[in-house]
Amino acid sequence: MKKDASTEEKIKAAAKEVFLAKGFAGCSSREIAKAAGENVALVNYYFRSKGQLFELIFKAAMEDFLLSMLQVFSSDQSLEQKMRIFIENEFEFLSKHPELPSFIINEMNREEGCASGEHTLHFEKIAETGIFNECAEAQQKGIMREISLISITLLVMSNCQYPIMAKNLIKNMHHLSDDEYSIQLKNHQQHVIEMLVNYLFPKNNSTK
Amino acid sequence: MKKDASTEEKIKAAAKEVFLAKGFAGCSSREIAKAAGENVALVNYYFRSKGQLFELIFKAAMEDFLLSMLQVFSSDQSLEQKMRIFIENEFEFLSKHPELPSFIINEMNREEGCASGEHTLHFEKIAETGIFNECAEAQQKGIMREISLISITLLVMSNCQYPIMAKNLIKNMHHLSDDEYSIQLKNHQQHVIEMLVNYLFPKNNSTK
DNA sequence: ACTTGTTTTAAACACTTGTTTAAAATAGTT
DNA sequence: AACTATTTTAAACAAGTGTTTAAAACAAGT
Repeated sequence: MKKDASTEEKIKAAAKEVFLAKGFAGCSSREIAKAAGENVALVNYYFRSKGQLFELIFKAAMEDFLLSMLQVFSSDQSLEQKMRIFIENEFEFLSKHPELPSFIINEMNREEGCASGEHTLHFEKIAETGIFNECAEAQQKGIMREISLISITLLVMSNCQYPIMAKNLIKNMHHLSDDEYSIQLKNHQQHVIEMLVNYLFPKNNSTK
Repeated sequence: MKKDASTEEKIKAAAKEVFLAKGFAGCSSREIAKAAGENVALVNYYFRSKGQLFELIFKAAMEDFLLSMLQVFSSDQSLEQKMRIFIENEFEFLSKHPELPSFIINEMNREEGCASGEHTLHFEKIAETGIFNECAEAQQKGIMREISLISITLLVMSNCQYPIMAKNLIKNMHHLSDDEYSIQLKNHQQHVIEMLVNYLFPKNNSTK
């Protein structure tokens, strides 16, 4: 038998949890090992170093992060409908993985960190779905507002991710409990959908 | 003479820079001391501990963060005009202090961290400007859409802060240079203003 | 049973961490 | 001048860091 795999996987799972919660600098190898219920040396036995283990986790997280969008784009609904469903999916997905956006954005901003640029590969997959061409077409037909792809990306990501990331800040500012914030979030989702759809697909022809 | 103040201030300035860039866990006392050009022991001599120094920096950052909004609200323009100017100010302010939103959101999410709740004091100051009452009035008059204060906060903060925080992520995704992103950001700002104003102050009376 | 290769362990490595200490340098006062 | 209080320094502290080592435990094949 080559490998047990069970303990390797246990460490990987523990690392994912700890890294996502505390970031690379915010935790130690021993903390990860303890969370996995294994010896410290095993971390390096299976992954050579804390850094390489982190790289692994980060890549997987980035994949989750980007691929959560993929199915929607490949469906054959109207662009507007895709947008609505996409936002709904993002809110649902991010509610289940609240640390994900902060984690990725933070570690992308680390000096020594992951600004390398191998992550673009996953992003190309989104381009492959043809969603961007679809937008260009819709813009030519006047269905969609004239707006750069970057701005579309920013609008969608801002309004989906920020409310998850800033939960504790907003809770604190508005004196809300966890439950109250969840309710407000569900409510906010509808505003985001309506606002973005209204803006990107103006019904009256004052698109200019 | 009681204190030199010069070195105390030097350390505080260095700590602000380093903490904002790397976070509490991402740097050491010695790194801060080196950045200030002073001895390590002086950090604790003046601020007792790394933690207390951080608390000091965090509070100051939170103040900057929240008080950047204050002047606009106190002016006597229309609510819609205030919103436009507010967004412009936020983009300008955050462009000069890009690490600020990430810093605050991150440290608010730290387990051991600053979720305590003394920061709300600054937020009350915003309420004191009467901006929230003004919104309530505008909503009764039908000028402003029916929407919770939390959602307004979220909409504005999402669209102003996220594009700054996610700079490296978006740059990477769309293969942009620093300069290209700055241009896109300036462009995006106009979309944010138009979208938010359109949504919050609908011109046709289909406000519901 | 012995031999092989893999997995797990406890201990050690050198180095960094936050913090303290005790002596030196620098003022300020009389 | 000498005395005092403040500031700065280099050195040390114990605890924690990532990583390595060498021996033990385990499994499988012959």
